[in-house]
Amino acid sequence: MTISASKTQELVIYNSLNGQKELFKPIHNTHVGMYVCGPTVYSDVHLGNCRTFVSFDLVFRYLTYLGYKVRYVRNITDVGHLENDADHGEDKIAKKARLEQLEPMEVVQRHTLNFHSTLRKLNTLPPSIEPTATGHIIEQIEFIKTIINNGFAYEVDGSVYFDVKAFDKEKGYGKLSKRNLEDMENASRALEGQQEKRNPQDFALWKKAEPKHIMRWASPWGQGFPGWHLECSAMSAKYLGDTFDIHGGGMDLKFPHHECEIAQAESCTGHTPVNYWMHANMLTLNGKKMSKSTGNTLMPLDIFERGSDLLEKTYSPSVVRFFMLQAHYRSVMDFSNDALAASEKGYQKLMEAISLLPKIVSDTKDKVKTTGLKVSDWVQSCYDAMNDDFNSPVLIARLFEVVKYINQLYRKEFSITNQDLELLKQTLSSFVFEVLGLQTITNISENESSAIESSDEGKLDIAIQLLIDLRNEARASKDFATSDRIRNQLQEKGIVLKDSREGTTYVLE
RNA sequence: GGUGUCGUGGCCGAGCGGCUAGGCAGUGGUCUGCAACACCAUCUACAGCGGUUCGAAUCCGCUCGACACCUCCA
Repeated sequence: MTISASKTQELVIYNSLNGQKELFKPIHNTHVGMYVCGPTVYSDVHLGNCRTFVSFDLVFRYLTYLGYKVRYVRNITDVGHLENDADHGEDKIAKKARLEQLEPMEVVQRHTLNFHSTLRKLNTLPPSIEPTATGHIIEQIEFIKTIINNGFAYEVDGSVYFDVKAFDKEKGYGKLSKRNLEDMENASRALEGQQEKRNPQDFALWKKAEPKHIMRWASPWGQGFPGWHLECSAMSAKYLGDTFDIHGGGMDLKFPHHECEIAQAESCTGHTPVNYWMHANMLTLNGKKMSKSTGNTLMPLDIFERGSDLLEKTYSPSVVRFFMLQAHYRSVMDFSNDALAASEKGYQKLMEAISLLPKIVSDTKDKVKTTGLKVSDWVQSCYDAMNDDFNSPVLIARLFEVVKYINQLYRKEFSITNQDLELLKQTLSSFVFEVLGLQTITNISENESSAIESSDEGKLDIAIQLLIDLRNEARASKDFATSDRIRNQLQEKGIVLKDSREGTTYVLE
């Protein structure tokens, strides 16, 4: 197998570890291992969470498109995520279960289903493996044993903590977040219940379960449950190896979560676990990060179906996806009704042009007039955009250049050779549908529950066509009162007529 | 307080030393019986003040402002 098509330029990825763009060279020529931190399923995902997963879906899609065989691992955190790092911090799942009087696994199941359903609406591809923390307790225990044996962890009263100071002395702690331990020691806040730890920076690998705690497993240190940072280390190593290519996650996980992952893995294997660290930036609302804990959130269903005070109307998931891809994944992106409305218009414009493509006829080479767009250069420019650290906004700008060109071809201002036309069609379709993961408007309406049952659609179509014919007869005899009455009444019912040179068509709204 | 990122036209958002993306809105036009849709054309920028340079939105310094992380977060 060969990796195709990055054409004259090679893929460059911004590596958070050193803050630089680096040429992407996977460990194995044709295979890529990618791990992305998934959600903690104690609540439904909000739109900010979704942005991260859409960002890495783009990465997954483009790598796959280039011909890499990608093993994409994205976990489900269903245990171990503490409310805070204090010794008596409560597990998020367990807390939610207690508050709602549910079995913890009911909480997990409910929000996992919601997560999957939301991401499917946003047309993200499922990961290759989606492991759960509770399914990998044994691996995590083994991981802890190794860390203890290597001298980087200690047990206190049934809990095991990572010895950050010991690790820092040998390996250096803070490589990713560019912090040094001394600064952190000086700045660290006094949290309650830290007595067990040797140092405030130490973090839990294993927590002793209090008698009332429901989620518990047997371990060499007694009944307990694993710490949050550990699952990602254990599961990424299991499925991708001690060192793998790409580790992704939200920017807010950089510290402490990813820093701790590095420390755990290095203290276990002695070498760096990840070659390329990628961090997706936050989605903001009213200029502030969307966050469950502050209540500054918007839920996907509010946008797709329910509506919200923040929005003038609802928007389809495909528009939301397009909106997200119009910003670079490393930039903060602000959410607003105006921005989303603008994206919807642009998205429709793009799809309209794509729908014109089958109607364009090519010409033989000697008849072709000079064109404003050289197709092969345009194709290259699409690759260039994506090769530059997955720059989807630039790719989208390129797509709009070709939208203009398609319209010109449609009006026969220019002509195109068959070869170029095929190249254009194939490239456009690949980048729009395979790489960006957008869906046509038809696809969407098929997915959405429509007010009109599909079996009735044929009948409806005939009825509307009849009205269109009547209206056009009225127009021909200059009976505009009748023609306008038909148009207006149909519009009230959500059927919008469009007059064009080729005749009248309609759109359901 | 510490660390880091960033301030681009009415809005959203690329660019990160010269060729000044793109979308939306606005304006002007084409089409139309009129509209709508669509299409074409087009006007508004680089927070402020210095500096480096032949040349800076892009590099450096300062000022102001915003955000993120340092506690759970995608």
